[in-house]
Amino acid sequence: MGRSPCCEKGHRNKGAWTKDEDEKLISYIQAHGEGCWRSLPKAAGLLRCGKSCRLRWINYLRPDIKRGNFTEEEDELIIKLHSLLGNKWSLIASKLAGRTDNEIKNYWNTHIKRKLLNRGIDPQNHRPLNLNCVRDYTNTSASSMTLVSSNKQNIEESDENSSTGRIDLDDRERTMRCPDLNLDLSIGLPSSSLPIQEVSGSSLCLCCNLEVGSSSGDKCCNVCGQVKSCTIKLRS
DNA sequence: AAAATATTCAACCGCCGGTCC
DNA sequence: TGGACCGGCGGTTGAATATTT
Repeated sequence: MGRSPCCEKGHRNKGAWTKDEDEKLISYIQAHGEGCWRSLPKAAGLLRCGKSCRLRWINYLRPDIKRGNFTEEEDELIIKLHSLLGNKWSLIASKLAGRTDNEIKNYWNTHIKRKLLNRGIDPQNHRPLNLNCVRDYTNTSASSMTLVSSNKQNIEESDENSSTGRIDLDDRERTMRCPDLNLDLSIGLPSSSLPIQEVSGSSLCLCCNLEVGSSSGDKCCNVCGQVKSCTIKLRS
């Protein structure tokens, strides 16, 4: 009947970590490595739950974390990856060395969303906010597109209504927007509907392009090998 | 200078999938 | 086979800080 809590009952510290707690966690992991998060707090002398320790380490204390502002290149990469993957922050983070999923998620919500809105692009589905803009959009680079006042209602509505992070263009609209771009990004379907991207004149599947691998370990695009059923392991 | 408002981001929460027994 | 456990994920919260009035 129900699951047990993630850590034993009793007094637990919550909220911001103190310097002393940080030092305890760092020194323990340096000595013993990342291991069983559940038993780590007790072993390290911390009054925290294992999950909290894991989060603190992964998002803040890990030595390979990159500090500082995101670069323009990182911005654009995040936007591209989000357009392909949706809110799969951990998958996106795995493509940006030194960045954590939490950091990217926060950065998306505070900076990139606004940036895309200013470009007249819905940050959830990467569609133009106003279909009246479609013609202009196809003739203009996205980065140079500015938000017109009539879009304001669309911004608010799309922000509220589109919470899935999925790409849900219908074919007709997609063709109108991007006539030369194949955005068939279905994931986990048989080879007939594999996610294929055109890269430098040759096709490269999404899995291979992102180096996330296929379920079978086989290559699955016509750049890297035979065509086989290819699934990216993503939560639905 | 103070109060109100907006923004940022570390941390928490609850759920899910994989593994073990 | 099913339940318990655990790690990991994405969404959300709220305290701290910055900006505006």
